[in-house]
Amino acid sequence: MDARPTYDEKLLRILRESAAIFAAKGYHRASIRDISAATDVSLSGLYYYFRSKEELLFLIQDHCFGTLHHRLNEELEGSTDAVARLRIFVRNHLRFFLSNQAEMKVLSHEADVLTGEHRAAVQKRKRAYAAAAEAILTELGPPGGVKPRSATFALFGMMNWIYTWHRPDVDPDADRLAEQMTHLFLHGYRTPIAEGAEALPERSGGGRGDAPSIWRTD
Amino acid sequence: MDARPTYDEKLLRILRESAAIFAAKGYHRASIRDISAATDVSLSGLYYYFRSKEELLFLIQDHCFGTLHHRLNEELEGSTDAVARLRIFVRNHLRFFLSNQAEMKVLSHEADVLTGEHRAAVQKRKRAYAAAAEAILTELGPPGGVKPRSATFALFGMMNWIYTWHRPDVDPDADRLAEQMTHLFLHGYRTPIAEGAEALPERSGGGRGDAPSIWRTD
DNA sequence: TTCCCGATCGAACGCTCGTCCGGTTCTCCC
DNA sequence: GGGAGAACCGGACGAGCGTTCGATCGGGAA
Repeated sequence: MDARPTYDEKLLRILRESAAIFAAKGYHRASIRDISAATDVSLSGLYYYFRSKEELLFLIQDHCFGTLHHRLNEELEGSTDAVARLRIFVRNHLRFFLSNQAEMKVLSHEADVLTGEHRAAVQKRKRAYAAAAEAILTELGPPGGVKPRSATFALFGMMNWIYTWHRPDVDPDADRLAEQMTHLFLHGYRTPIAEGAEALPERSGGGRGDAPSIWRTD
Repeated sequence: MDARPTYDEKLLRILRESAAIFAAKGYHRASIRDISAATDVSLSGLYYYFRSKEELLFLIQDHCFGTLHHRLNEELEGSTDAVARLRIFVRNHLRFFLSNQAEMKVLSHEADVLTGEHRAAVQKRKRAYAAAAEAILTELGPPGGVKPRSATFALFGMMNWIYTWHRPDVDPDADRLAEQMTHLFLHGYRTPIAEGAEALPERSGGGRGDAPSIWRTD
C-alpha cells in the first residue's frame, strides 16, 4: 500500500472537507484559511488544486450533481413502470441527500453564487436532472389538475427542504421517507381536483392572490 | 402632509431596502455600504437605527415572522372546518411568500445566521408558527401512513421552495398554487398506504437507506 | 551524485469589511 | 435668541479576506 496519496485522492479529500465547511458556515463566511486548517494544507498550497475559491465551489457542485444524476440513471435502468420509476427517483434523491447532507446543502443552498462559465455548467447539469424528473412525471399520465411544472417543483421542494429539519434519531430513514413522499405526491397528483369544490371564499385584501406588503404600518 | 418621515417610517424603509439587498446578494456578501448606498443614509448614520449588522437581520426576520403569524390568526378566525383551515393556512403562507419574496427569501435562506438571543427569539417565533401548522394537520384526523411531523415539513418544503423557481409570468398565482398544493398534500396525507404494495426491491448498496458516499472514487 | 520538476510553503499585498468616534446639523420649546 | 436633545455624518481603525510570489522540498531519472 502506498502511503502517499495521489493527486486525485488529495483533491477529493480537499473537496470533501471544503464541502463540510461550506455547509457548516456558508460559502461566503467560510474562508480559505478555514479550509487550510481543516485539510492541513498550507494556504498557498491549496491553490495548486484550484484556481480560486469560486472554482473550488464549482468543483464540489459539479462533482455532486454529476454523481447524483449518474446514479439515478443506473438505478432507473431496466425499470419501465412509471410509478416504480418515480419511486426510484425519489429514493435515489433522498438517499443522496441524507448520505451526503453537507454536500447537498452546499448544492441547494449556494446555488446562485457561481458566475460565468461555472454557473452555466452547473445550471446545465441541474436542468438535465430536472428534465429527467419531469419526464418521469409525464410518464405517469395526465395529472388531475396540477401542472407538471408546478408539481415537479413541489416534489423537489419536499425533498430538498430536508436538510433544514431531518434528525436521524427521530425521523424516518431515506427509504421510508421516499415511500412516504412518493405516496404523498402520487395521490394528489393523479386525483382530479373536484370542480368548484375547492374554492374558498375571499377574505382579506380582495385582490386575488395578493397579500398586503409585510411592511404595512397599520 | 408632513414631508419629514418619522423615526418608525424611516426604520421600516431601511428594513425593506436591506431585505431586498440581503435577498439579492445574501447576508454575508451584502455590506453595510451597499445598504448605505441604497437607502441614501450615511454609513455611520445607519447605526442610529440598529446596533449591528446582525441586529439588522434580526429586525427583518422578527418583523416578517411576526406579521406572517399574526395575519394567519386573523385569517383563521371563525373558521372551524379542518380542511378549510388547512387551505387558509397554505393560502396565507403562499400569498406572503409571493408578495414579499425578498423578505421571505431572507427568512428561509438566512435562517441559521443569527446567534444568541436574536437566534432564540426568531426560533421561538418559528416554532410557534410550525406548531400552528402541525395543530391544523392534527385536526385533519389520523394520517394514512405519513407521520404528522414529516408531513408538516414536507408541506413546508413545497411552499418554501417556491422562491427558487416561481416566475410570475409563467406560473400560477398564490391562490391557485395554494389550491393545488393543498390538494396535492391532502389526498396523500389522508389516503392510507397500501400495505406491502409500496415496497420496492432493493437494488444497489444493500444497506437499507444508504447511498455510497459521493466521493467514492470507483 | 546531479538534475529536474511536481508539490508545497511562508510571508506578504491590496482590498473590503463592520464598527466607532468626534463633531455637526436640524427641530422644537422656552 | 438660546439651549437641549434627537438625527445624522466624514473619516478613520483594526481585522480578516482572497490571492500571489519567490523560494524550498523530495523523489525519480540520467
